[in-house]
Amino acid sequence: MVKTLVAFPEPAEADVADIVLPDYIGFHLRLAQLRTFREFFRTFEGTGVTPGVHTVLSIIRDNPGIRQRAIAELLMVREPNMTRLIQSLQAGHLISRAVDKTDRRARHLVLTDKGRELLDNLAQRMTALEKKVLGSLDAAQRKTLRHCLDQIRANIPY
Amino acid sequence: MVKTLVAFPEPAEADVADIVLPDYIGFHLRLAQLRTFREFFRTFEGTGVTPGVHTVLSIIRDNPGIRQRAIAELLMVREPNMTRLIQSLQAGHLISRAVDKTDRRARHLVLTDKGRELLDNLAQRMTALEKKVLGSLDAAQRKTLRHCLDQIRANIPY
DNA sequence: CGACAATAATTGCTTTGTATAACTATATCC
DNA sequence: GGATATAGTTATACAAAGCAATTATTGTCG
Repeated sequence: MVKTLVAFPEPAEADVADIVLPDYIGFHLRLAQLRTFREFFRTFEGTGVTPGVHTVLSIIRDNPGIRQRAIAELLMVREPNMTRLIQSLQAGHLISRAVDKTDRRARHLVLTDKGRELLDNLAQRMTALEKKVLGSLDAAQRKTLRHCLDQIRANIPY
Repeated sequence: MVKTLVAFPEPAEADVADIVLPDYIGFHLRLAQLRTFREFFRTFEGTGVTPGVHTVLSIIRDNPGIRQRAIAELLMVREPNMTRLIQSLQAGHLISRAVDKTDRRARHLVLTDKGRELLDNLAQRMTALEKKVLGSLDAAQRKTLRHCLDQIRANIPY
């Protein structure tokens, strides 16, 4: 989830196309997700930005002052791992941390100008990625897709 | 992807509900997928069966004689890792391997009776999982969801 | 008030998944 | 028939994620 540049397996040689696939939603969800991750790495190649980094920066941008624990829970990662990710973002001067005024145990996270700039500069790639992933789907389908994904999340307890 | 029993983070304490979420499809895809995995582990607790194991067994059941490489490509895992998963399934007498008659480099994979039995015995759990995940969605929505996921896979090159 | 439990975050360490490289065996292609 | 490609394996390295223990602060309640 964090900071690695991942190489890709070789292009497919065997014919995967005519394998009979299981009819389980989790299976198809996972395949779609793996593909999307792969396309993310292609799209963001050279930037050093991973899905995790982009996600956390986006969340901090849209939720200034959010705490690490809240992000960790949302993304379902353990706190120690979130701590390290957050620290690396801070080391890169992409975010700043301040002790929360109302609770001095907590850290108040906000984007730095550099962090905001980075996201701005990556916006085009992100748009391209969205287009690549959803390109063949119309507005109604996209809306239903989002609704289904939100529902799945709601259906399953944390 | 292989054979571990994973513990879960503590229940949510902070209020994750009112975080502003990014509007990227990959993000929501991932969250839904993570939840589904979690529910899988809950549903299959005590069986020692992981998503990867269940998936590979299902694929072999529905594609008798399939090769390891084909499965590896479909699931986007590297061959060495697939080798080990396959070996562990064979060690558990869930599948059998024979040298392919037409290509003696390849291994011809089929389910054993024990493997088939295992899948049969897990079928109820799988049904329960599907119901839990998709419970709130009607038939039309499920159909659209599957279509969208298939399309995403088709839109993104291997 | 003061002791005790709970929470936010951190550090250190371990486990596990996945990748890479190197190798064997077989097949294919001029 | 020799170069090249493919199916699979083994050994190994590394990064992601987990767990345990610790610090600091806050909340609870006798």
